Amino acid sequence: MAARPPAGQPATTEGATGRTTSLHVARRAGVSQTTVSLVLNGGGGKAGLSPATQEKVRQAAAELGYTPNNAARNLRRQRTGNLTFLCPDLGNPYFAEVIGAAQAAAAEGGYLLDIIAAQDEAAKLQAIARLRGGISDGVITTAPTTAIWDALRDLSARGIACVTLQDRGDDPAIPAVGVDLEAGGHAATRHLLALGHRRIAHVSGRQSFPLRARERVHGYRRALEEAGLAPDAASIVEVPNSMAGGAEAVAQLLARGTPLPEALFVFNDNMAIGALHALHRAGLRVPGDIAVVGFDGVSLGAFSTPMLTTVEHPRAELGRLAAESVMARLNDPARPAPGALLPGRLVVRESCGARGAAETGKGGARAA
Amino acid sequence: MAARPPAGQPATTEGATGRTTSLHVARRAGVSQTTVSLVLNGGGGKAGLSPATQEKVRQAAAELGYTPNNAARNLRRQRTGNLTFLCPDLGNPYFAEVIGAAQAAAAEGGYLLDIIAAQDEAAKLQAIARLRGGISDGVITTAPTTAIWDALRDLSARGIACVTLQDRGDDPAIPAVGVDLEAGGHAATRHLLALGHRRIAHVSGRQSFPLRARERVHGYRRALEEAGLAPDAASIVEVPNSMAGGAEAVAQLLARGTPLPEALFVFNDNMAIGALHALHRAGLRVPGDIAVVGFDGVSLGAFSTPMLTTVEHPRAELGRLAAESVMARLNDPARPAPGALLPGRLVVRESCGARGAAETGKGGARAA
DNA sequence: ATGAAAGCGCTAACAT
DNA sequence: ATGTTAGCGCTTTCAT
Repeated sequence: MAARPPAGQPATTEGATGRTTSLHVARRAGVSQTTVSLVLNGGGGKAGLSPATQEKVRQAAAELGYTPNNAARNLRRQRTGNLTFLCPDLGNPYFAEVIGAAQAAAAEGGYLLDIIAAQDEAAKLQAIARLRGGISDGVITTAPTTAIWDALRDLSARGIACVTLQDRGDDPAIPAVGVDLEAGGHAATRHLLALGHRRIAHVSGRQSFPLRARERVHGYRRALEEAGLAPDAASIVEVPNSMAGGAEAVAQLLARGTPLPEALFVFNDNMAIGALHALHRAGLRVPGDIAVVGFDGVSLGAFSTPMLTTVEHPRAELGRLAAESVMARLNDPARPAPGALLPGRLVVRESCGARGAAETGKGGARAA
Repeated sequence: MAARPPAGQPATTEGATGRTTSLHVARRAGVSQTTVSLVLNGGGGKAGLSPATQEKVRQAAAELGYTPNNAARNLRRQRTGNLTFLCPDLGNPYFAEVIGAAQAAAAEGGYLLDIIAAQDEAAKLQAIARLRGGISDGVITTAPTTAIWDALRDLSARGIACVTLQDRGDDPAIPAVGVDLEAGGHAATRHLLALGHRRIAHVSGRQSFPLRARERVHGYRRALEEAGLAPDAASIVEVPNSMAGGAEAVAQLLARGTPLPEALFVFNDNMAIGALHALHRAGLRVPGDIAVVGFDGVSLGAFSTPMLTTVEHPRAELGRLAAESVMARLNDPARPAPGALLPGRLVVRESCGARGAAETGKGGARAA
């Protein structure tokens, strides 16, 4: 798109600000600004500009190293051609894969994707405030608190397309794309139950979802109840959402003085890796002494020792659908944008103690 | 900064485009647009606006849910207040830490940081083309190829401040911030030599640095030579830069039919984790059968089995210095912006076979 | 087949 | 202490 100057050497500019503008190109090509705009935006053919004129313009633009000014273009067009991904945790490779797919889908739809890192609520609100200024046409984000939902609704009302990742709200204008966490938590727990474990603890991410019900936990509880276990069999440890947090959870369980659970269902794979590590340090064997199942299927789990059994999320699908949903809304603001609730997939590896390390479908391995 | 509408409910707007502009605020407050601009940008005090007027303006802005339009503001100001981080690999947590620090430093300097993911050269060039349009005031990026350097020089000549991460070029206007990879590679290799290993292979990232000399390798070679080993003792395996690549390297070494090296110096920790995993799969014990040293110090290495000995990069420092360098240039375009070459730090854990798992200083553990 | 002119929303120099 | 005016660089009717 942007023409390159002859040889890395920037061409001399003329304007008041020192920047080369479309007017300079026009003068050099001996045409009007209109023509330049038409040609450079591909409308030259439609408008019936002669090939000669088009060539002159392109030539001049290339010679001057002209690049259109984004601010001016956006101001005039009242849109940016950008989508923004508000990332809650850059350190978790989970999002890298979601973002990659979102970016690819955006590119296909003619949009460019940029990312803003915003871990805590304040950062997210600040980022949303930036978005209100029109820096982007749409946003993909998580929305864990009511304040963020309020801000998103406002954003949406201003014509900026919003879609949430995982978090579901009540505004039909803001669809959600996510995986069925309840079913996932249920599948993970049921798998452990099927392997004969009874005392199964859940390691949860602290403060991860202040607003929404913790669906993994519901699935976990439901599985326990279905197995005829008393509700108080549920044992939940809350720790920070990180590898260190996972290790901390194990430390807490160890410090309790009560016998260790037979199995752990962990909030996500990152934390599960931390738990695996702490268990190893403590001289416990996984899955021999204690079984572990993670959640989300980040590639890291395939490289741990032992390899991690997990409920894999369709991360690329998530990213693609999110981007497509945003673009659908942008293309037709009237029609309600589509959301999606995708199934997770139980991936049986080593850490759960099932013999066959084959990967089974979502139904859960009937291993034991 | 951005005022919130009364109760999540967007206030009725008036303008032709449906957006609330500063003119609406002005009318509502019974003042001029100038006054609104002054007040909302904090210049109200300096310009000597009466507190009453200021209050009126703020009131009106809040009531209308006014947010300044970014495109218009940027166009007028000829700057954006943004910095951009061009991230070559979102999946590697290495960059998450660098970005976090860069973002914090940017915020301190009054800038906001956004991120563009650009893995391959084409994506990077496209991103730089976007930057030429003035979407950001400065950029932090890697610059592994000549085409990218050309594009960066052009960008820099247009007044957009550039700083590279790790890659050093010859343009004084584009400083580099990085760690001393040669010294790091030397320290890692010397550590392995000091532990008594002689046949030490290097697992390198394929195509990682088409342009620049691979400094890790130089350090590696230098250490071998200093130990009196013949230059051809150097054995280098090139694989993709990923965990899977690290595993692949081990597979290649195994397939050679020759005896396995006594030790591996791996390009980065991510790849080293993959190598660790493959070695474990192959029934080899680390460090018993083979020692492994990684590079970069990503937190993951502290949670692997065995824990990874590595050369830790000061990632937060890197990010902070990069952002500060860009801002320094922006604040004073005349003065040459500062670069930095920071030392890595050998962190001795388990995978190398040194007994004491204590972390030693950069000089390298005199362990064996 | 091409050009002239207006205006997107904002800020800042210059009045008053 | 506040208002008037011009213009950032672009796109897009509308006119020729």
